[in-house]
Amino acid sequence: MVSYMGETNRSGGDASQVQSVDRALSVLDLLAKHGELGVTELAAELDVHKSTAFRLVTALDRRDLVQQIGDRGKYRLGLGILRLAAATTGRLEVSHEGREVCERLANELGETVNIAIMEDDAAVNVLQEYGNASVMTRNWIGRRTPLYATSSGKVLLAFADETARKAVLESTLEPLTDNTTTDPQQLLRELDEVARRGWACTSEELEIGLTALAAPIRDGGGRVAAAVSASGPSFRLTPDSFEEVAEKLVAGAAEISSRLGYYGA
Amino acid sequence: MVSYMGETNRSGGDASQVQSVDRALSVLDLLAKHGELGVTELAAELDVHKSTAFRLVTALDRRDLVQQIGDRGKYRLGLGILRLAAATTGRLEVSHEGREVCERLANELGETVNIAIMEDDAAVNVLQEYGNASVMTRNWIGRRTPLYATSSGKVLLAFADETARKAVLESTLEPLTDNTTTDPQQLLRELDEVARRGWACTSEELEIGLTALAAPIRDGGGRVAAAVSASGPSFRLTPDSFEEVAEKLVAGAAEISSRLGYYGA
DNA sequence: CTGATTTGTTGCGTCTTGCACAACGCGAAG
DNA sequence: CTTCGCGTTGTGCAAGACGCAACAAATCAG
Repeated sequence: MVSYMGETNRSGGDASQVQSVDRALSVLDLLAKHGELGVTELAAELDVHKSTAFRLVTALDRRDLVQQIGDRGKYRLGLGILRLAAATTGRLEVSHEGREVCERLANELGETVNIAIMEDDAAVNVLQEYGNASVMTRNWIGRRTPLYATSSGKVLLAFADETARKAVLESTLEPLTDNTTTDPQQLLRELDEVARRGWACTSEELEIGLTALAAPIRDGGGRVAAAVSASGPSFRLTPDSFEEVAEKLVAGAAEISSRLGYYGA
Repeated sequence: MVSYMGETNRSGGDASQVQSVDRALSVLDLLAKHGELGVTELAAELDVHKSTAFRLVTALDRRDLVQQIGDRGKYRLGLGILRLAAATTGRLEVSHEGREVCERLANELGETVNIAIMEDDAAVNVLQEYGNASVMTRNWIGRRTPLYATSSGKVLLAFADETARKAVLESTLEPLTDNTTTDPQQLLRELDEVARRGWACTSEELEIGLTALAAPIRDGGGRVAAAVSASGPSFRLTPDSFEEVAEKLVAGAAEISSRLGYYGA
């Protein structure tokens, strides 16, 4: 059982292997969430003494993972993070090849466009481009989302090998909203439908008010390696717009696929 | 005094504030450098016991900063890094606006193109696009490089406010190669030249065999906020090609500047 | 198939080291 | 000037991180 939506799960749950490391990583998460925080604020959030928070943040500072704003000011995430991220995306070809198409789709659709890959029992977004719509959407990158409740997840699952499909279908499908598909039989039918028509949609199954559509991206070997999705508020992504949006997503996905060396039928 | 080129400075130097955190960050650096490493290899690199390395990497794994490849396999950087990176680039507008131009420049020039910003006494690359030239270049993102020995640095310094310029000119200019400018007077002359003609170049001043050119990027307020640079092997970026390359860089920089809202003279 | 070697994993006891406390320096605000 | 709040730093104690060693699960040699 792997946890989803890995937010700051501080001070709760199972024993962390190394306390101080865990706390340091909480500092990073907190800074990612809040932007800028002072030592005192961090200490309060972590529920530790000021001096402890200070030493943690200093250790991170020396490695450039955080940076101090003034000389005695608040802290925020540092540019050292980018070095690590560059090494991470280096092995994700789709992240390079997909950016331009995603940017174009985000502009055309006016919605947030993501590319997600499957990792264990989760869909993880590895690239996000914001549409110019005024409604701010959250940052989904790097967050584990359940395969059965997201459009990308359904696409990835629909074209996954039997082992992965079975694992999810036999696991307990926890309801995240009232609309979440929790019945394995119905999920299976939905997946077949997705595989047939070539795109997936989820309406308020992950989060109330959120609707998303997704299409499969294939790599050089023809295997579905990722999914491109558009997500936005349900009042804008209405069912009668699905066909049009899906068409654009499928076309975009095809273009990315061809960049990855897929020229198949 | 801030250290440059923050590689894995493990087991050496000043007392780190929190040992285990420092070691954990070393793990991340090592994985960024080597791609995939096992517990035993990590333990050897860190010079700690196997079990210690295991616990560190497990703590990182729980937060998705690293991921294990098989069920009992090696480890590599995880996608959680991307979440942090997205939060970091969120406040770097130039990183968004500059990508497309950098990609085009990298293709046109066939060299690696970077965008760097000034942070304290260093130039830090925040975006990198690879040219299609066969000579592989290293990943420079997030690495602190000295302002006086890089083309981006000279650009940033040439247009910086007096305080920052003075701080660097009065510091000791450590020679990194035989070609590094170590005389403050000469550096000052070079900076004036850069400001006059609008671009900078460095040949083997940071690293033997490496030549780079850079041009200034201005933000909406007209302030030089970043620099775009092209870097490649000295045998390809020869002095007689400087004018041509610089012209393209300056044009690209101007385009990025206009995207940032700079329409000035 | 079997034994040997290697690698990831885990309980345990000890001593390292991370932590809470408190005091200090420095700004800002009143 | 005083007060308050902030980031920063020495210090002593015990929480907890680490090294040891044994275990488990692969991989390989024969």
